[in-house]
Amino acid sequence: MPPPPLPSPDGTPSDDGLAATPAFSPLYQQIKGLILQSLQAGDWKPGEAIPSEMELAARYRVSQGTVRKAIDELAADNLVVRRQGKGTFVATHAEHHVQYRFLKLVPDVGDISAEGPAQRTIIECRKARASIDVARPLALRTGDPVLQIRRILSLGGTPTILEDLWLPGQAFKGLTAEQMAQYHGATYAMFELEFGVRMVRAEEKIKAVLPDETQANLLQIPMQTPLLSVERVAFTYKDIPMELRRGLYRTDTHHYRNELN
Amino acid sequence: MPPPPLPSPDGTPSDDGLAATPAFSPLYQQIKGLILQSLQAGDWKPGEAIPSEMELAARYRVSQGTVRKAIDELAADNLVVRRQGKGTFVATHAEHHVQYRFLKLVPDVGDISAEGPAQRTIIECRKARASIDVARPLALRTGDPVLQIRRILSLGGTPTILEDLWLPGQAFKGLTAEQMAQYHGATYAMFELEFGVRMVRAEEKIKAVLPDETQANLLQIPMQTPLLSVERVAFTYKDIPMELRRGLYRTDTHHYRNELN
DNA sequence: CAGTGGTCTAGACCACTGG
DNA sequence: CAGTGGTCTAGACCACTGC
Repeated sequence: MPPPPLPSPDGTPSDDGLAATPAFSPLYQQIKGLILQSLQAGDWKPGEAIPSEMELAARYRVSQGTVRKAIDELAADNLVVRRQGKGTFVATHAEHHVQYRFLKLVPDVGDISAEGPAQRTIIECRKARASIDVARPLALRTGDPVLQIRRILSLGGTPTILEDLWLPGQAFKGLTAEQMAQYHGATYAMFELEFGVRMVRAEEKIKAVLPDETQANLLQIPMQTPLLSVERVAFTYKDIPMELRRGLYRTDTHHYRNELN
Repeated sequence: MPPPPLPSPDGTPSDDGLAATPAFSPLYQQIKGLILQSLQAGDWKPGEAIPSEMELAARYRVSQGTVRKAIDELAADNLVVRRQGKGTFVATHAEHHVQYRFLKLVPDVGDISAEGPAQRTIIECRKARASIDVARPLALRTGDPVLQIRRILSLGGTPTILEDLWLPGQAFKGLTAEQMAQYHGATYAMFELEFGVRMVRAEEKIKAVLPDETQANLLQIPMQTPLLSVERVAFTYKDIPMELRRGLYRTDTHHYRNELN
């Protein structure tokens, strides 16, 4: 049975005048795209189950195997989580075991659970206008409204991370310091539950720097202490940047851990 | 047709007295294991093609689909590279486009190709005995023979990375500074070609530090310059550590780039 | 053209979950 | 027990490579 009349099975060349790229797209990729659209549109909310493979196969008029391969890729991208016997669920940050998914700072000795939960102190939370340095990575215009949050994370009792966050004002209208505090640290979970913004991917740029006086005071360290500067841009679906974050990490008792493959 | 009499299709519980973990292992995982063994044993050398899916399917008495899934995972682990129409090849570092696979330092502006090839200067290459700090991560005993190499990488003309390497003496017997220089920088390629050691995976621990006097002199920077300390352990097949590397990175014009998923 | 990996299907059965 | 994802098979056809 040939590929049924889906959106556009294509695969046949020369459908129009200019065929710069043949742009052959396998069926399962198209299915993946359709499922992705539903995820973006919020048809299924984070934590919920998506329809079963059988149902999706019927809905899209393809075989279960094809849906399976599409979902396999979504699972590999951490957009979806498979649970045998139960179903496939929209990935979420609002689960204890996926907390800290993006935090790569770990203690030199022992493991992350040994030092107890991180303690957050919010220093500042205010509306501001995007400077060029903030606007660029967030794909905004200079002067657009942004929310700026400054906070300190203490690990095992000592202030270890000084963090500045910039969020596009439009998407996060109404966010308050109280809200941040309420979720005590599960920031991305809050973004999902309160604003429907799910972070999917992030990029970090790391440098070694010395703190200025303010920063040194907040972290209670001498100004000669070298720190890790970690600049993160986090993206929602469709590669839209939704958060800029600059962290200063103390690395005397912790280190940034990375795996290369 | 039920799973034929492979090594051990198992899946049946209570084969012995204590069934702590049922340890059900799907067929394709077993096949993956067998292929992995051949890779480790060197049956197929880096860069060479492995047998076709059809042939492997015949050899192992399973369907092509099962072999396919096994190879899919090996490809996802970067142990093998698929090339449509040509075959499946053992991954190698000895290819231009996979150079720098583990080097995450990139220029703040422009891209890595803009600054031309990195220039290596070998400062030292000598036999030594493993201190406890070196022996531990390399899974050696204190006092075991190791090779120590110190070198400087210059990017765009300025010395940017000061690197110390420690290699287990046994596996790298006979390595000379000339050999290192010959491959001008394609270090992991040299390991493959000269010693049959293929690096598969690595872990890095990153801290911010200040250089001591020697280090500052070698990098031609003031001692107050904060640097990235990048400690890497690289592993061959079977998770055997084969290299310890400590790099000091200047991050005034470059940064360590990382992607979170 | 033959040989390779890549896609798609259809159907059987297995493992796990929950009522 | 029914429903879910997970494995395995067998066969057809497509896309790409190189002779």
